[in-house]
Amino acid sequence: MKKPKPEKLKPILPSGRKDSSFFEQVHDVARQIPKGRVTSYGAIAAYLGTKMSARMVGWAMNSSFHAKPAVPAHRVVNRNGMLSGKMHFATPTRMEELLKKEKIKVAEDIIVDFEQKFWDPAIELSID
DNA sequence: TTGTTGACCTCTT
DNA sequence: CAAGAGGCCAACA
Repeated sequence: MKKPKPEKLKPILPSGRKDSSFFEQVHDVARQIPKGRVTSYGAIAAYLGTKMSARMVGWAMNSSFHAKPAVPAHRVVNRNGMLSGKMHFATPTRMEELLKKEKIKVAEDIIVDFEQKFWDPAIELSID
């Protein structure tokens, strides 16, 4: 039997922005990440309904630096909790420093207790 | 304008 | 269990 396909999650964004591009939503979700919390590209992608487009989430982050208000890209890491995009920050240690300021422990460029600090938009934002 | 790359994730062999 | 390929959308050359 084929594996059950996950239903497409509908983006529960506030103001119904018609021209909400993929990355626009990513920016919004990323900005909604509470302090001291972290999320993964896949979580955001899944929240938007397309978990396969996780790559775009990271790409959107690239634009996040230019986006305003600034998007806390440092709170977004890969599925392994590793600071994959730290190298893209102003400095490769900037992301880690920012996370440490958020009381988030980071070791070996990996977030400690990632699951504990994990913030799932598909759930948190679904609570309304 | 077309082709390739990119801060990833999931499935298949 | 491990490794490889596929797939999404957008920007850059």
